[in-house]
Amino acid sequence: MRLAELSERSGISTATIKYYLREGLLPPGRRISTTQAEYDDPHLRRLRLIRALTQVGRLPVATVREVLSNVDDSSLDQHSRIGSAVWALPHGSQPAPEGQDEQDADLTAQALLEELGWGYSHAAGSASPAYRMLVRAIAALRRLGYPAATENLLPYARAAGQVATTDLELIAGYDDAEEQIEAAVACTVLYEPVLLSLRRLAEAEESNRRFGTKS
Amino acid sequence: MRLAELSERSGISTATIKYYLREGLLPPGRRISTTQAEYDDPHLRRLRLIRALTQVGRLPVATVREVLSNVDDSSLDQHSRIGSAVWALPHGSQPAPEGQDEQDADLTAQALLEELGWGYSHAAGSASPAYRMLVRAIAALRRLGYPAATENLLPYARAAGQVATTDLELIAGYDDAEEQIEAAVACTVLYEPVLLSLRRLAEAEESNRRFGTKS
DNA sequence: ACCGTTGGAGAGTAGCACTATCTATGTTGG
DNA sequence: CCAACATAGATAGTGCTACTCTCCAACGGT
Repeated sequence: MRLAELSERSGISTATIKYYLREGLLPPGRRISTTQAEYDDPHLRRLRLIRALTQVGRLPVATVREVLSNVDDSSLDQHSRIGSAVWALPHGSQPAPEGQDEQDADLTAQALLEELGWGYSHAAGSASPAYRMLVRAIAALRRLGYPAATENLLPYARAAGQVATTDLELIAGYDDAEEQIEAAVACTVLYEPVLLSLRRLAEAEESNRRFGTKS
Repeated sequence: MRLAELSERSGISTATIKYYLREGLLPPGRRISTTQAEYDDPHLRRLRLIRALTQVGRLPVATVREVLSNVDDSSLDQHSRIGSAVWALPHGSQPAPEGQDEQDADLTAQALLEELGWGYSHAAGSASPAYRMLVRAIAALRRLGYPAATENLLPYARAAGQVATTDLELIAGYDDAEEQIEAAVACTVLYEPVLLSLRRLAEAEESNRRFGTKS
């Protein structure tokens, strides 16, 4: 199919698709002539993944490019490929201020991972985006005077562990290596709003149970 | 304290504080004269909350204003105040396309809430931001061909339920009504990155367990 | 009296995700 | 064969957001 059809089938304007091509999010089509290129189903699929990451996952375009380049990097073994693709998926990438609060939070986070026995994350992850995100959140909680000791965090970690097991089961269900990696990225990002919105709904439910008027 | 000291103690430039004042995120100080105003600890605390919501929670300024106006609205009962403050906390507020996918996803979401017995959310929440967020995420998963039936979502809902119980316990631990509301907002937002980053770390751990090289 | 500070207001800026316009080709229906 | 339309590629422009800068007249501590 050509650009116009790709645009129509994906619901994304040709201008935007050209932009993604320029930015290297979408690989160029098979050139037919100087002014013609042919796109196929993988392009369509990739386009949908890009939209999922940018619109649902709210990832900046630069991050999406990085993630996708890892997805496509076949020079790594499967575990590293999944790892480095998901590695590049931070939720908030502002440079951290790195004050005293952050250092205290770092100690708490280390203690938490130790207690959980998450040695892999602990060893490899001191610099991982996910780890830094955790530290920054703990520091922010502390600055506002809320408790964020390991014992307060454990229930969240337990819930996270259950969710991760479910995630990996889904990912491992795919046989093809490519599919697995895309699944890892897509599910990590797309189940985030699922998890967060369900938490909000559960909070409303629980709040109603505790404080609600007996209607 | 005056503007300069408020700025120094919070680590936020006077220009930005003035911007927050203009935008109505921070209530004006007690006027001493035409060109002098006095700020106090609640102002400092509010400022830290604003930063937590914008920087850690990545909420747009307009959303923060709305949330805070609900936090300060004393014309409501406690449950409604918490509810409406948290209500205004969506994670992604782009207008939904509302296609066929969304309608299917809506049915799935309704069935899920029914199965969970979350009647309150179900009744009050068909239009809630959290509910729409859930629907959009389910639709996005489906468009990429990933399973998102109630049985796939249940593990996430169960984890969300556990987390929500923990959240409400923390919130209920505060005696003062004001404190409770601020805690509800702060914890809902600030524990989000905690939960998400722990999930990433748990995924890395689980992925290593399944695919990792036996080092 | 003097000089730095304050509140207030408007204009300016940086970054991001597109979007519009232009040009030199190419393709295609009649 | 040719006119009308589509395409790749490049450049510039737009709209939005979250600040940031610049002025100004009026204070106020020393």
